[in-house]
Amino acid sequence: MTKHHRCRSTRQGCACEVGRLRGFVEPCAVLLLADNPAHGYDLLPKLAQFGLQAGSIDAGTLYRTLRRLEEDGILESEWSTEGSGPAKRVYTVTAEGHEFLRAWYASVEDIRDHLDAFLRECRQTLDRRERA
Amino acid sequence: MTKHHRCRSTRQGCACEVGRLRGFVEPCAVLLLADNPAHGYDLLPKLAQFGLQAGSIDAGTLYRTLRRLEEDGILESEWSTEGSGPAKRVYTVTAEGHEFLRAWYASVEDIRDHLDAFLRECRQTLDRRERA
DNA sequence: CGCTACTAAATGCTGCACGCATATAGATGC
DNA sequence: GCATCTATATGCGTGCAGCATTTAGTAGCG
Repeated sequence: MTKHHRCRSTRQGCACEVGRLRGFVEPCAVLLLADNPAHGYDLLPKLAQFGLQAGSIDAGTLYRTLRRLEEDGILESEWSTEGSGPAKRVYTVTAEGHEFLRAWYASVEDIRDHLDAFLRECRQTLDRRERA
Repeated sequence: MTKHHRCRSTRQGCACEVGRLRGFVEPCAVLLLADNPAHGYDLLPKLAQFGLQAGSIDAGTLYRTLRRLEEDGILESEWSTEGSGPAKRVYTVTAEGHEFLRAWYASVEDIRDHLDAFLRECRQTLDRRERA
């Protein structure tokens, strides 16, 4: 995308754009799983639609996130040997997980509104400067 | 606001909502300073309009952020003894700082669009479940 | 004057999410 | 037999941010 703001992390590349939203992978994963159960590796490319494109989201991080969500009762998993390839850990969303998703919906709305506030204000300031 | 998603930090309270957006304090501070120069303590309450209400944003964090921005050439500061109270470090935005703001504007737009994508998808999923 | 409270800035410690690299192992194909 | 892809997992390091505490100037009050 656009060459962005400064990223002081040298080796760490840059978790820019949506990657900046801490913990956003969680509700995105839960949302995708709510539509149909899947395993981590399968989820990976699907996260792109929420801005977590490959490179931005790391496989290791996703796996860890999923295990954590399970630990907290938001997801449940079962090993599946169906299909080709090695065994897959297939996740489904619990009742608590749906509550979790509902809560996040409200939060994301809230965040979006504040971002809009920033954009409005920022546009004014930049325009004012451009005319000067 | 709404009782939110799980916050596993025990002592650390919860940097929820906009506080989740890593580094968002930076462009907000720069934006406010672009309109008129100010010092940290002064900025603190003004950040609320972008969702960084007191409690969400910490004074220590803000001071450190401002120093960092100066170190990177985005802000400049001068000590001011005008007015009452102890000396204030008054910040102004550099030319580079305005570029910084412009870049962030694009990023925030991008993020907002992805959040909207999430909200659309999430609304569908939650509605579908409610009807069932 | 001594006490308290407010303004203002700074810093040490800690927790946490995340990115990078690497390990492991089954499956597939040449 | 060997490389490659699928799939999951884990150790290490980093940066941001919250909490607590320190320092110090100013101001009000009995």
